[in-house]
Amino acid sequence: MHPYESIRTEMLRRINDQSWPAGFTLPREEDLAEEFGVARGTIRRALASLSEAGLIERKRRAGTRVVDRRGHRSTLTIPIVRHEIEARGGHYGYRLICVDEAAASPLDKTLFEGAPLRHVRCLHLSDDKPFQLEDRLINLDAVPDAADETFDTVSPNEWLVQRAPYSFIRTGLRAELAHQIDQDHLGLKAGAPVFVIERQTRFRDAPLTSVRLSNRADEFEIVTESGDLL
Amino acid sequence: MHPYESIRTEMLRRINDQSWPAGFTLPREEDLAEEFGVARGTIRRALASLSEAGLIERKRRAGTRVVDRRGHRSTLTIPIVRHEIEARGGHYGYRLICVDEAAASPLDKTLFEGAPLRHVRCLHLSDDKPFQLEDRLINLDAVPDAADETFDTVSPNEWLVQRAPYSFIRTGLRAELAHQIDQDHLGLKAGAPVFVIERQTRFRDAPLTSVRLSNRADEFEIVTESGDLL
DNA sequence: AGCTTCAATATGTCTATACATATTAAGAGG
DNA sequence: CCTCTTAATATGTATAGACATATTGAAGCT
Repeated sequence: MHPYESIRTEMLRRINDQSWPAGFTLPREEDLAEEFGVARGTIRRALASLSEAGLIERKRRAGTRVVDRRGHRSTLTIPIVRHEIEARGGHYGYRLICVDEAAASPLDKTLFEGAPLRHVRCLHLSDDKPFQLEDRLINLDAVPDAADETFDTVSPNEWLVQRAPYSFIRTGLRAELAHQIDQDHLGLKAGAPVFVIERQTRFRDAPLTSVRLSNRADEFEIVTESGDLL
Repeated sequence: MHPYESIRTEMLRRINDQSWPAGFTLPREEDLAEEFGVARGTIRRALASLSEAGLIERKRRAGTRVVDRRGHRSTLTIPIVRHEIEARGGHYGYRLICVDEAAASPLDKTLFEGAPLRHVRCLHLSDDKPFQLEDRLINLDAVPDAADETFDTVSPNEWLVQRAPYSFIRTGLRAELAHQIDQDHLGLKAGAPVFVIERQTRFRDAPLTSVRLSNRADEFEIVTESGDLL
């Protein structure tokens, strides 16, 4: 165990047993360095780790404070569907439903600031059974290549991840009752639940794409495990 | 802009335009340091940042490789319900439904390795309307204090976050049709969807608690925004 | 009071050097 | 051909000193 790790463990102990309660401002790095008998860099390494984990907040001049914990944090990865399906040992299938020049809703118009859009709807299958329905708008100003792509063999999901770097994502997760379109393409009865992922990505303030991914609730779950410090 | 930031930006550029394609092994830190005309520490700072973001993977002796991106990563925080409700400007209410000595299902028995359990079921309300149903098992071996707590004013959610540090969490997110119990307490009709969060926490390999949080789908959404680097 | 100015301060960054350690690849021995 | 040992190597950690910079809180001015 490295010095910075045992120091971090000791700090964790102090936070957990309230020696350093929520809101408490800890000593300066130099003082901590003296207390633990190490260089400032080592203290910083320990603090950086706690800061990463969201347990403390650091601000210049103001110092380092213990965060008032408001919940559980975890890093979740929303995979490309194909990898998701193949990871489960399923056979991946893709079917394009339609591509058109997007009759954008007023909401989408605002989001994309009136830019020309491409609308793609397609289906991802696992062992030839419908798994996820993808309904996507792409900003042609930001991704002009998308105008020439047919998307009849490659899903826009994969096509975009390969091609268009993003700098900002907003993801929303919801439970919904299957829309008519979900029922049609996912093979669901009226009243079946779907797990919906909605995502918008931007690149330097230019909206790139907006997508609604609906999944059969009976076959879909997002799982995230986080083995924290300690 | 600090040196390590512009170096990181340049590295990002190389990754995005495939100068450093997925799977590519980048030069050693020392060589990069020479190329960019900085100390190794500065290069490490830039690489650490990219590693955090999940864009590269580093292994001793093996070197640093560009990750084959398999999806979008984001950090999501599942808040304590009360804070969630109050943040939306709602009035938080709490109602205990029952506490008992847990007739654990076989599944739970396995999970908790036969430890003595406490079962708590309660309801979180927003403006006096049911918002989230909490159904929880607590390991009394790991959290003995829970045996004496009545939970009639404090929710186990909050009680535990204050008291019991954890070292490992597993979270699952699903869409489901409301169970009978969800219907009863959340005031839903048969066939309504619910958003279910399931979570298990451990502390040093001792299972602490397992909880099922079911939310009215029409009022619940998990949102995460991540303004990446660049 | 309200506003601006300014210095004090704690964190942030950078450098340079040394040593530690996981992991791989090559070589020795069976 | 296979296993074990061993050395090479790239990343990881620690140190010490210097400078940068956001913020705060106090002093001075209108």
